[in-house]
Amino acid sequence: MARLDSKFFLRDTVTAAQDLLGRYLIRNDGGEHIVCRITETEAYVGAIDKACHAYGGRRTPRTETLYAAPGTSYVYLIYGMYSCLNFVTGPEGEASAILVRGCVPVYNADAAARRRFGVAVSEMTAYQRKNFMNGPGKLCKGLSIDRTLNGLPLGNGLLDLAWDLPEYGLPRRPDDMPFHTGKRVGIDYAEEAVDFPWRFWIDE
DNA sequence: TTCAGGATGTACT
DNA sequence: GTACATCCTGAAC
Repeated sequence: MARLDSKFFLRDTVTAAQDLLGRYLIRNDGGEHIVCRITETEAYVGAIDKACHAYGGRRTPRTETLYAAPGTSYVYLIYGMYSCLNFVTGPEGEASAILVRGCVPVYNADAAARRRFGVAVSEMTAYQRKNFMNGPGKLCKGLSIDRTLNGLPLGNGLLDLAWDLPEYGLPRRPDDMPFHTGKRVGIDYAEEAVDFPWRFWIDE
């Protein structure tokens, strides 16, 4: 198995967000492993992006993580109830990140189903299957990700990213894999940045 | 199938 | 006090 390292995130945030599609997210929750394929991402570029928590170099206790080394996890609470998972990009001290907005389970989906709905995959309704982990809050629920995982470096063993997982029969995605591009979700307050085409997704 | 409204708590003004 | 990188429920169609 080949893991993504900090070099993957040490480059243009938009490019890295596109490249993160189709990679594998590995969650180790108390020894139970769940693997997902990333299907939707958004780029947030601190220096020029009013939708980014660290726009214009803003530093607060919450945004401090965004200034950490590339690949560091940035997890925050939104709307009082849901967590959102990001990975820091660019050189340390430059606050940009990629929000992971959606994924599909490809190994141990039952463990994710129990965390998300309290039942096994075979017990899920059609509606639940359609809305499994297709949103940032849903994804974090299914993988038991909360703010205790904020600020972890890559390779921490609790939350990791891989190019492939041959032991589970999961291949590396093609380099030229096509993807969709659109406007980001839920940032109506961000003035001109609402129109930045920095949301990317694939059809699973 | 779509839609309005509420849940819920932390960060920041 | 206000806003928030969201999600679920229930009602109407």
